[in-house]
Amino acid sequence: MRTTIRQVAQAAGVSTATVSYVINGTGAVSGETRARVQATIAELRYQPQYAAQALRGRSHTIALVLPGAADRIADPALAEVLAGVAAAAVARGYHLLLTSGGAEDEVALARSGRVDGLLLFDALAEDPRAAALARDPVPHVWVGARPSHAGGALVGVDLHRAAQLVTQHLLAQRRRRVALIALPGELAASEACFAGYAAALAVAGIALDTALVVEAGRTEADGYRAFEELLAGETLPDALLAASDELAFGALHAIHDAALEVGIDVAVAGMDDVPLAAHVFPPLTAVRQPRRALGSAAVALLDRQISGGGGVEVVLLDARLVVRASTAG
Amino acid sequence: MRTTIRQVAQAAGVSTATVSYVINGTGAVSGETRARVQATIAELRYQPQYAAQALRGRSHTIALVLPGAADRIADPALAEVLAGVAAAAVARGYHLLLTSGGAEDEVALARSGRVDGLLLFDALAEDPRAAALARDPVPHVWVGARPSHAGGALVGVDLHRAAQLVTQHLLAQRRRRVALIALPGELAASEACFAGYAAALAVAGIALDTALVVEAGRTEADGYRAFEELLAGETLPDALLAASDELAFGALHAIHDAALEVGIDVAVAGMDDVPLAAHVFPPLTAVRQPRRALGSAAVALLDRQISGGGGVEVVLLDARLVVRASTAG
DNA sequence: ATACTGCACTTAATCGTTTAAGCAAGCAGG
DNA sequence: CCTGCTTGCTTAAACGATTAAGTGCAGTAT
Repeated sequence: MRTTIRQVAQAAGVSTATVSYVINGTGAVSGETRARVQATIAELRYQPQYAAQALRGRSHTIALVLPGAADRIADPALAEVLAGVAAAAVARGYHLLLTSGGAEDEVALARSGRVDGLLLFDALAEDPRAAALARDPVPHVWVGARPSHAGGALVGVDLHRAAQLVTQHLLAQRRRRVALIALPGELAASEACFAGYAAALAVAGIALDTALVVEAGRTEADGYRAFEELLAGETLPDALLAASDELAFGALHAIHDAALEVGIDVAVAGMDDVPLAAHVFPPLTAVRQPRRALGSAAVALLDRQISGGGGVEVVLLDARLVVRASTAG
Repeated sequence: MRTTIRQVAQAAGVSTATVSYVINGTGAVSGETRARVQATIAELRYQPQYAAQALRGRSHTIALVLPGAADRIADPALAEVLAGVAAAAVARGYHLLLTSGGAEDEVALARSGRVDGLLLFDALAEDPRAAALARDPVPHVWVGARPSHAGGALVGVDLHRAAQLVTQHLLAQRRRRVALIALPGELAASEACFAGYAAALAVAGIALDTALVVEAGRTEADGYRAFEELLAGETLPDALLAASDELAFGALHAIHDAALEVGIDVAVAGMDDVPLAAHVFPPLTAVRQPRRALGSAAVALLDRQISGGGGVEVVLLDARLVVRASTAG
């Protein structure tokens, strides 16, 4: 059997309460007794049982809710956000529980006290999790984007502005037929990205050509196929905005295979600036999203909610453009 | 206050035991009572408290131990292993706890019952975690590689064989000055990779030129710098084995910046075959490691250990070579 | 009639902590 | 000498589930 606080108490000749006080630094314990108890703890290699502690207090755990975790964790952009989350969580004394599962499952996780709050990734425009959360208010923060009609805290990047920024950059290179490879339409982030793209075109007085907008998946292979689709269309694009770097990488590949030259025939830009963006050929222009900061801001916000602090907040961080060879025609 | 099993019992006019039996499908409960209890549970929106359950039984949680989680999770190769782990964990009813922290911390995590076992990543040749585990035997599996003198279960790829395979492939292309960009030497995986490389050279009767072996970090930028270092050396390599795809990507970039042509002047191969490998320019030859399978095998092994099953096991999966343009001179 | 069996429950112990409340002793102030 | 306060402990009640053991009752075998 495991060593319990009772065994420690007995061995040290005190009550369990005293041992607990020593461990937690609460209560009034004399120096002598404290030393004796600590020695006993060390000797018996006593380790308090987490479940017993959690039964009374909080779980000190945060859930990372990735729909389809199995695949999504492989996204390098997401990984950097997670890195920020991990660092902030450790700093605040939280552990991280990785979960996929259905909408109800995550809420159940919180209601069962297994986690103190939820960090929600990859929001869909119509997200079943939003409904589940409306029914049962548990502490939560949307990271990246928020479902259309959902309230709740949000930490994200102003994607509208970011997309507009890149599109303007492409237009400034005298490109006129700017294509967009969008993320799956059901993603909440997809909407804002398209809106920013459209806004930039409108400002420049260029009509939106729906033939230049293709909706794709999330992988490089999806980006490849999407550009093939654009090639097969009537209007050949002279610039391309990919809604994620991964899509951009796939498109770069397709452009090369089509014997076109990136940066000359087609300028290409991405929306993440993952570390690899600087190292593909040619290096990719992209808006750099402050992903680590985003992760830690999300934890900070959630922590405040859990600790009973203030109401709903929305934090939007700024992205900035990093110009590289892929648009340097 | 939260709804407890007692409140459910009272509302349904039964004892807490009966409610528990209904929930867990144990004990003997009449259909009528069962229905009534279930209705009450639904009505009161009752959710069993995790901590209370865990206090008696197991935690049904596995720790993912990533030293320096904050950075390591961003590695796409690791991410795919995690994807495999996540899928298998869900299938077996485990949740995943993401942890970084010191060597002792992880063991404490297990000893406190917060997790049932550990999945250990990124083993160092001299790993402090091995010492901590030797002192306190808790269920654990090393994933990828195992510290030099550590026992314990291991799920990995035969890196020696994999490295030998790629090196042979490079030699078969009539390359004679095959360079190696190695992972940091303190990683346990680094050793096997070097050994395989050296073995292939030996078999081909080529002397090992230590000037052609460079130790690097883990990022693309490290790969870039490492190749620059090789360029600055006396012998110009005509082939390059990078110990990870990320290093390879960085090297591709450096080769291009040096106005050399990949596949002509220098053949390049990687050791992971991450999804992106097929989409960089030129597409990268690499050994495909069965990373998802590796992840789920690790969970399977750990689960068996936790459930009291058999002793230490070592599972080595096979990698296979995927030839692409980067070595197709 | 008696004993046995099985069903459908209840009672109460148990898991290992934390912490409010209680208590004894010592001491200062009146 | 009594009161009140502080110090350093102990006692025991939570926390919310699971589950071994017990109970009452109906039905069946002897």
